Amino acid sequence: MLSEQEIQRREALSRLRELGYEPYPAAGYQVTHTAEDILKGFEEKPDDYKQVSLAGRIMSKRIMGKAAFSDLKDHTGRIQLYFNRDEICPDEDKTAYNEVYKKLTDIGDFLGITGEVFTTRMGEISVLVKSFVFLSKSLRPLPIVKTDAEGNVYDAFTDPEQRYRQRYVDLIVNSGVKETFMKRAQIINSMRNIFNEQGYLEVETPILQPIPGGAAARPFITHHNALDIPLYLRIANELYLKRLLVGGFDGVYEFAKDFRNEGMDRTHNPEFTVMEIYVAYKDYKWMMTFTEKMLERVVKEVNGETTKVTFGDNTIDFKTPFKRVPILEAIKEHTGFDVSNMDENELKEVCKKLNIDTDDTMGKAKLIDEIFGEACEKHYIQPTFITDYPKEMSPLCKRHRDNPNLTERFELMVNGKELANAYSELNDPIDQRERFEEQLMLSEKGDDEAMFIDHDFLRALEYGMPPAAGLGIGIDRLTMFLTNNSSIQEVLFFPQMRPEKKAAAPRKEDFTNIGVPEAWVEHVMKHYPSVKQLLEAKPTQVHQALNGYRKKNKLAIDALQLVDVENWYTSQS
RNA sequence: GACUCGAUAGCUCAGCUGGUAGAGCAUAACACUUUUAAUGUUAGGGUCCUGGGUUCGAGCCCCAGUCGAGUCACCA
Repeated sequence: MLSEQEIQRREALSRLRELGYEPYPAAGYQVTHTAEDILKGFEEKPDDYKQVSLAGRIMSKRIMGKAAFSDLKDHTGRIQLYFNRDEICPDEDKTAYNEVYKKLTDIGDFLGITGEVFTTRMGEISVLVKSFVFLSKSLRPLPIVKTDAEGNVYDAFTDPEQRYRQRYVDLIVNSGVKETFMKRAQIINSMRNIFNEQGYLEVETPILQPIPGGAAARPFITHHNALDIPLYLRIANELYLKRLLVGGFDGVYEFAKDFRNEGMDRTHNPEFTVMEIYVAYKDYKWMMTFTEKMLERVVKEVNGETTKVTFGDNTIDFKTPFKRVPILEAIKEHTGFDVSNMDENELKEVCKKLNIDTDDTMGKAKLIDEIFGEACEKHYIQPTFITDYPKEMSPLCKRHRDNPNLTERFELMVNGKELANAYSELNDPIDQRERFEEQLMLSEKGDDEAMFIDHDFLRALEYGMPPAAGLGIGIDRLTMFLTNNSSIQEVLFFPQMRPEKKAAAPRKEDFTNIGVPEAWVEHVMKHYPSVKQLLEAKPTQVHQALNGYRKKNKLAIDALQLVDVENWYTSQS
């Protein structure tokens, strides 16, 4: 069912065609200026704006007899349009103003206008419209969000469900949404520039993988018909990028969509973007310096020459150098326990004392990770590198040069959350094979996130991979920090949502389409709410039921013939 | 997965102990030649998320479900 306003807009549409205005013209429209051009340049050089042409969406109408104002929104912003009857219609025929603009133009329509820039008595730079054409008629009313002089917003379109499901509407009516996504693009551009300046190569690796490797996570599974094999959507691209180091590249990086079949909440979306970079002949210490310098520069470029970022109640300063804290020291500091030489049972004892739930599938690594996650993580608000994780937690990472039980790994914590993860990459093929086998044991123990063994990756390592440092940064999370958004859905254009339920409301047309007479439709619908249900009953039954109903209620409409009813059925097939 | 809250006009929201649904904006009509949340007068617009139940009577109470939000759990 169309709403009243939708019907009105469709009527306006056909009236426009009657009057010779094409609401969806095929030809392009020559745009000479944008709202931003005019607002920025007019005061300085008013003579350059005698003749302007711009295009955009009508966002408001304020009509006062022979004069009217509208706001036009283009991709750069909003500008006021002044429509004057006698400017648009110099001749006797006032249709273009009285009917086309005043009655047939709706909020949301795309117009192309030409005119002259001037300043109104109220002091607002505006365009005096000389002529206008329709570029696209809008058939659905937009939510109307108004802002007054003090910046107070009225009737904001705020329902998160609608905003995410209909992001296009969100982008039209809510200022600030666009800026978030422009910043997101800037973040990525800025990082890409930094990598390219170093001569690192941007590459693409498979999203469909026969073995989902490089991380501990549950994958999505799909099926390739021609090969008749299962394929997995990648959970990380690490193992492919390292193969490229084997192949002889010195530095490779990829902005990659990864997919993890896990829970969704305001910091997790099933698909998300990660930047991974691998640089040969470097170690994790080098990578720490590289990472902090990179982030400092990205923050400055995105937020304008400051290293400080406001996030919720916190101010986070990305000024280098960041603090560096080994994980075991972090645990000691925040819990008082020295877990460095503990075995599994001792660790479980510690967990118990700290009120951390454990289960049998947890190995040493997972237990330490739990302790850190529960007791320590939240304390690291300012960017801090947590370093030297236990070996079992990091199956792709080199052993620590000073302590064989640790690895050369760091995570960057910001605002109590992991933002980046990096290693001195393990390139000893025999060690790597053993680590995979340990993962396999975990898997057999019931840890459904333990890694699979990738034999081709091992084969690649056996040819020799240069020592290298690798880094992964969650782009969505970084964007959240730099745009002060606490939910990942705000930094993804189209966050994953449960499918919308189709409105099951029956439509009159469904019934008239199969031949039910207009006068009968409402009564038929009372008996059979949907065409499907109607057709599931026998024609004779339907015929009798309906005519019985007619008689009982003394309806002043013609009785149905059995033939008519039978025709409804045949019209379907 | 658990708990809490929510779903009413195109949008934002109200709705008295249960008695045939209201406002603002938007829409339509009229007035108005520089407004800016334009204004004034008038009008139209609703499967009150779905399905059951209680009741003479349900937007409201009860049960079940759907979708969403928040908190927690899970999630390097």
